[in-house]
Amino acid sequence: MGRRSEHTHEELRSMAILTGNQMIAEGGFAAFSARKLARRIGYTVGTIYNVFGTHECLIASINGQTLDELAQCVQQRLAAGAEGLAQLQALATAYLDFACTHQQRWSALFEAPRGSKADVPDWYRAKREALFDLLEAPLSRLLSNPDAAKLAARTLWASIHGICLLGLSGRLAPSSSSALQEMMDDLIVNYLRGLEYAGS
Amino acid sequence: MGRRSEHTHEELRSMAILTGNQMIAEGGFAAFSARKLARRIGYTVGTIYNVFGTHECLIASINGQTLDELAQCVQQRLAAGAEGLAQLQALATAYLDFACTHQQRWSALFEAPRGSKADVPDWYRAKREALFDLLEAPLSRLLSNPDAAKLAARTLWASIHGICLLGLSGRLAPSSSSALQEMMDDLIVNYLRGLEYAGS
DNA sequence: TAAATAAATTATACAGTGTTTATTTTTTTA
DNA sequence: TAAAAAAATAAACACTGTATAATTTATTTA
Repeated sequence: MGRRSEHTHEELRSMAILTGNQMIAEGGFAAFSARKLARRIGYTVGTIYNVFGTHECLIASINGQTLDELAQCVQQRLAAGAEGLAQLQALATAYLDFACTHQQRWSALFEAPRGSKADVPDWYRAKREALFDLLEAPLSRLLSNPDAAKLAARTLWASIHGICLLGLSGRLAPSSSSALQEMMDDLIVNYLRGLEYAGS
Repeated sequence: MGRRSEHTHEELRSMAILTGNQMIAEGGFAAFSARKLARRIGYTVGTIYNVFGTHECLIASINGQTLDELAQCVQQRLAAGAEGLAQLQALATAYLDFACTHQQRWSALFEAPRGSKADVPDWYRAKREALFDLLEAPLSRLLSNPDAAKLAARTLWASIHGICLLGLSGRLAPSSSSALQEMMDDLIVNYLRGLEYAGS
């Protein structure tokens, strides 16, 4: 076959991203390959590489979609109107909920073969930072010192992430959703209380 | 060629584990493959599979060696005699130091293609738990309530891990060793202070 | 409208991978 | 010494990402 023009470049792009995410959701990151994806959308590997350039970029595009949905979930929960500590807890809960609901896709965010070539694309980095900023904003409102807020944001972010990661990958003894939720609360409540009593 | 008997089964095993760790240390987990490993020790893939059975088990054996060394490092630092909070800080520092010094090998612990087949071997799980116990023990001495100590151990463990992971994989803005150290201290000090003031 | 050009898609090939099976060579045993 | 067992290799299978050549279609140009 040759040129078909049944789908525009952008259509192919979104078809691939959608189907790629389906594949990961169904069988995990290991079940994904460019050839299988191509077969599922009725094309050939070459077309995939025409559109995305490289395997890494294809994966980044698929994971980028997941990041967008995750950010949207968190943002919705933040808009519910909680304040202070409750707002941070809501954020962590939203993050954990998303990770549990879309476990395979969330895990895939961290299973991409790291470190081989150049770093991830800039637009992907931006998506990650946008997510991080969602946490930094309420913390800045909570802590007067800006440097302390920055440090707290990074500490909390990494810690929340660690709980999710170890929990969902089964590397933490009781990894039920409620157990993880308990750890999240434990972390946030005590860490913030520790900051509060820092002077005394 | 056929049977050579230049090396015993156990010798082959440790040769493979040693060389495998060298390969990962040199080029990261992506640079590792059973065929290359076999070539480097002067054998063929078949021999590797004779000894280890499967790729997953080979990787688990290599990573198991890393886990052992990590546990030894932490244990040495713990034996230095600090108490209470300082002991926990020493533990986190030892963990971070090891991860920084042996960055590729430490990262490889979490880059094994997860979730495809059955879970990791029991003996590997045991090594991980041994490491975790190193943290739980001093925490139990610090907190009177055993349940609270268990929860705190898991929370802290996952958080320390998260800081290391995000930091070393470059997903956290300033990921210098000292910045990570600062986050570790921030986490431990404030979390524990939060626990201390829980009643008031 | 017919021919030339450009673009999109496929087909093919390459060097890898983990894994399995058959073969060969060596050692041990009877 | 002959037979059995063990250890290692060689070869094949079905994959993978990637690159290049070939082919078909759409668009532009003459």
